[in-house]
Amino acid sequence: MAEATETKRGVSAAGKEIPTVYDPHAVEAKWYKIWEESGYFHAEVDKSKPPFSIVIPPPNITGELHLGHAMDETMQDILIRWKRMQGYNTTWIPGMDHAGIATQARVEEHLRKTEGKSRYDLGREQFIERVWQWKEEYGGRILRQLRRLGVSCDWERERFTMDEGCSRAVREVFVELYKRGLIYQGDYIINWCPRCRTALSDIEVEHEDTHGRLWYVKYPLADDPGQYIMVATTRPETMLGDTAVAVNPKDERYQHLVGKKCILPLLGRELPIIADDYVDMEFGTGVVKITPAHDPNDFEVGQRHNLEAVLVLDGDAKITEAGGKYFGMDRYEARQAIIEDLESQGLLEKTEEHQHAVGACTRCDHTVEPLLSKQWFVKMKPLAEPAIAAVESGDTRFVPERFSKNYLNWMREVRDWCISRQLWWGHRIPVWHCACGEMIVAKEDPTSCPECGSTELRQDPDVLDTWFSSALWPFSTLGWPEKTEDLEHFYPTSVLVTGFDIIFFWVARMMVMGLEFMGDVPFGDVLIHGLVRDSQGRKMSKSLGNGVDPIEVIDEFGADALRFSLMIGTTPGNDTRYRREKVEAYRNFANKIWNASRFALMNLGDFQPSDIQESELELSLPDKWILSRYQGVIRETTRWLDRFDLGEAARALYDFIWTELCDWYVEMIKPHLYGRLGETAKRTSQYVLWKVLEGTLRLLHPFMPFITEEIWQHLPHEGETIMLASWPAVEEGYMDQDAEAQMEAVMEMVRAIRNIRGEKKVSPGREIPAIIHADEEGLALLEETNGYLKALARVGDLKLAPLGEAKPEKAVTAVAGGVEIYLPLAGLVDLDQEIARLRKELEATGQEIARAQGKLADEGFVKKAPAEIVEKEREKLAALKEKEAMLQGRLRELVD
RNA sequence: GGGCGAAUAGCUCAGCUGGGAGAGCACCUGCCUUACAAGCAGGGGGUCACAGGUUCAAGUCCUGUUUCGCCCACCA
Repeated sequence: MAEATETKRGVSAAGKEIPTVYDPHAVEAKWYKIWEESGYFHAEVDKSKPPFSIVIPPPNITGELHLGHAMDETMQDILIRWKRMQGYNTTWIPGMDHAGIATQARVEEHLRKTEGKSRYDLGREQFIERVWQWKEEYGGRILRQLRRLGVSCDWERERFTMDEGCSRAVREVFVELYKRGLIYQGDYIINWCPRCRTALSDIEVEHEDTHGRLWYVKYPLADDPGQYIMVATTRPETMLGDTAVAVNPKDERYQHLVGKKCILPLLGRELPIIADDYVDMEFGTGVVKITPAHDPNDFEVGQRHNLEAVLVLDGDAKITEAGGKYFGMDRYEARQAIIEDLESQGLLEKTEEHQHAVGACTRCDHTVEPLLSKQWFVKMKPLAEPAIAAVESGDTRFVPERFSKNYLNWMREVRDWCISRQLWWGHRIPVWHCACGEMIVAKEDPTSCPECGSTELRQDPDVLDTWFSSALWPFSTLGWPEKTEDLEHFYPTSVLVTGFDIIFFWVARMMVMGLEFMGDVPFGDVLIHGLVRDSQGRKMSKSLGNGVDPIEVIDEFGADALRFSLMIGTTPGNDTRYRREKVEAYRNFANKIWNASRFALMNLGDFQPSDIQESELELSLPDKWILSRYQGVIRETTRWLDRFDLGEAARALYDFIWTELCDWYVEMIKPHLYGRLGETAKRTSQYVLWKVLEGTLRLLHPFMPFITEEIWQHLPHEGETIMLASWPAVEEGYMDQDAEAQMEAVMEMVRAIRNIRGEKKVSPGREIPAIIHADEEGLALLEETNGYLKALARVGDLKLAPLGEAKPEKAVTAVAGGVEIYLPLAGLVDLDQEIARLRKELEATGQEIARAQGKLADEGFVKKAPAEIVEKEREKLAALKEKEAMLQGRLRELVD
C-alpha cells in the first residue's frame, strides 16, 4: 500500500518527482509571463524574412469574452505560432473596439442601475468620461482573458479604435471621401431605433416574420360623396402622414380615378390619386396609401410624384403635432385609437391576418421605424466595384470558398451606408457649421470660419457608426495615414479570421476602405468560422443564460485543453457545439502527453543527442517505423495547416501521439530502454524517442502552447523557447514503407493474440505459450521481432516453425499478419468451440475473397481503375487466399 | 421569393483530390501490467435521410424529394 502511494506520486527511478497528473495552472501562468517579458511575441520589421501578419477582430469593450472569441483567437494564435516557427516575420496586432452603440447602452444601463441617472443627467462630456472609465475596467478584463488563452499577440502594437491614431485615420478617411464625393449628407428614409434614439444602417436591422394584420380602410372620394377607394395597410397609424394614394397604371379597376382626389380619413386632408408602377395589383386592394416620410418605397414614389413628406412619428416613435388629436400618443397606442375611430366612422371594411417582416434593432431588439431624416451616407456603389473585382480575381480568397458567394451577392446589391449615429460615444463627425451658413469639413478642428471669420462654430453633434473605424483597422493599426515601415512591410495582412456573422458588417467594409485608401486588399485570405453553440445547439446568449465563460473552462481544464477541444472535430465554416465532456477528453490528452513525457524523461536519463551520431544508430523495426510515421505526421499536419483546416491538423496529431507514439512505440521500446538489448539498442531508442517526441511537441505547440513548452524545456533542445524553434521538416530518408508494412503485420499478430486472450478470459498478467508457423519471410520477421510480440501479447514460451510442420492438437488458432498462431491454452480449448470459431472465420474470409475475385473478374475494373488500385486488390486477394488455406488446413485437422 | 448549410454508431461530430466507414463520450468484458485508472487490453453497435443518375467503383460527384437550421429580399 505504501508502495502504491509512492507510485501515484510518481517517484521516478531517478528519484525525480514529477507529478503523474498534469496541472496546467502553474505552468500556464509561468510561461505566459516569460514569453511576454522576453519579447517573443513582438516583431520589429525584418525585411530579410517574409512577413506574416494578422489583425485581431477587436473584441467590443462591452463586456467579457465568450467561447466564440476563444475559438476565433485560438485559430489566429495557431496560425501565428505556426508561421513564426516557419521563420516568417510575424505580427499579430491586438486591440479592442469602442463599439459605439453597444457600449453606450451598457454604460447607460449601468448608470441607471447604480446611480439612477440617465446620460442627460451627466451631460455629454461627463458621460463620455464615464465610458472611458468603463473601457479601462472592461478592456483590462478582456486583455487578461486573452492572455489566459495563451495568445501570442504583439502587445506592443496594441490598439483601440478610438485611440489617437485610429481617430486620425477616421478623420482622414471621412474628409477624403467627402472630397471625392463619396460621402454626402441628405434627407432619406433611414432605420430609426426609438429605444436607442439613433439612426441605424440597413444591416443593423434584423427582419423577422411577425404575424400582424392587414386593415382595409375606405378613403372617401373628394368629388363623389358616398363613394370611396379602399386601401389595405399593415400600419394604419402611418396614415396620418399620407400624402397620396397610388394605384398601378395598368390597373383597369382604378383607371378612372387616377388624377382625382380622395379624403384622408380622420384628418380630412385631400390626397391625390396617382398611378405608379410600384403598386402590385395582386396585393390587397391594389391601392396603396403613400406615406413618404415613413416608408422607403413610399419615399421613392413621393420623389417621383413630388409629394410632400409629413413626419408623423418623432424620435421616440410618438405621434407628432402633424397627427392632430393623436399627438403625443405612442405608435401602438395611436394604431389602436385610429382603428377604433375608423371603425366607429364606418371606414374600416375588414381586417385580415397577415404575415410580414418587421425590422428590429440588432442591439436592443425593439422595432425600428423607417423615417425620414437628415443623415450622412457613404456612396457605396463606386467603392464596391474594386471590392467585388478583388474577390472575383482571387486577390482575396474566402475559406471556405462558399462564403465568397455571400460576400459577392451582398456587395453587388449594396446600398448606401448610413454612417451617422445620434449617440455620444464614438468618433465625432468632423463637420462644423457656422452662423453664416458655411459648412466646414476638416481633418483638424477649425478655429474660425473660412467664409466669415466667425469663431462661433458648432460641430455636428453626431458620431460615426462603429464600423466606420473598424473598416480602417487593417491599416490604421499599422500607422496609416503615415507612410510607416510597418505599413509597407505588413500590409496587406496575411489572413483575417472571423465569424460569418460579420462578413457584411466588417469584412466587406474593410475590403472597400483598404482598396480605396491603400490601393490593395486588406488581407489575402479570409478564414471564416461558425458559431460556438451550447450543448443543445442553441446560440449562446445573455437572455438564455447559456453562455460559457472561457476562463471558467480554463480554470477547470487548462487553456491547452480548451484550445484543442475548440479545434479538433470541427469543419471550417460550420457551427460547433460546446460540450464540457469534450474539453475533458482533451484535458486527458494533455495528461497523456504529460505522462508519456514523464516516461521519456525517466528513461532518457543523462542522454544527450550529441552522445550518438546518426550513423551509429542501429534502428530496430519499431524505431524505423515510428521515424517513418513521424515523417507522415509532419507532412500531414503541415498540409492541413496550409489549407487552414485546423480541425484535421489537430486530429492528425492526436491520433499519432496517442495511438502510434504512446500505445505502440513506447510500449515496444521499453526493453530497449531498460537495457535488455544492449547499449546500442538503448542509445538508439533513446535517440529516436527523443527525436520524435521533441519534434512532435513542436508540431503540437501552436495548438497546445503551454504544455509543449513545459515539456520541451525538460528535454534536450536547441534554443530558448519552443515558440521560436523551427517547424519540423520532412526528412525523406526516414520514410520507410517496408518498416511500416512489417510493423503492421506484427501489430496484427499482437492484436490477434490479445483478442483470443480476451475471448478466453486469460488473466492479463498470465504468460501463455504460443507456436507460430510462418513462411520464410514471416520467420525472418519473427526472428527479429518476437521479443516485442512476447512482451505486448504476454507470450512466455514461443516456438517458431515453418509452415506445414505438425501442429498442436489442443490450441486456439488465429491467422494474422500472414502467419499461423497456435495458443495451446491448457484447459481452455474446447474442440467444438474451436471448430465453430474457425468455420465462422473461414466463412468471413470466403466472403471477402468472393468480393475481391468479383472485382478482379470485372473487366471494367481491371482496365479502367488505376494500376495501383488493381495491384492492391490482387495483393489483398493473395493474402486472403493464403489465410483461407491456413484456416482450411487447420479445420481439416481438427475435424478429422 | 432567392441563396447557403446540415442529415453518418445511443449522443456529439470527423471523413482531403471517388477505390471496402472513423474518433470522443456512452455501453459490455477483463485489468491498479514499474509513464498515465484523466489509464491499459479486448468487444458490441452504422441498408452513411430518401429516390434516381454518372462511373469499373459513390458517404464522397450530378439531379430531384423530405426534414432541420441559417443568410439575403421594399410587395403596402
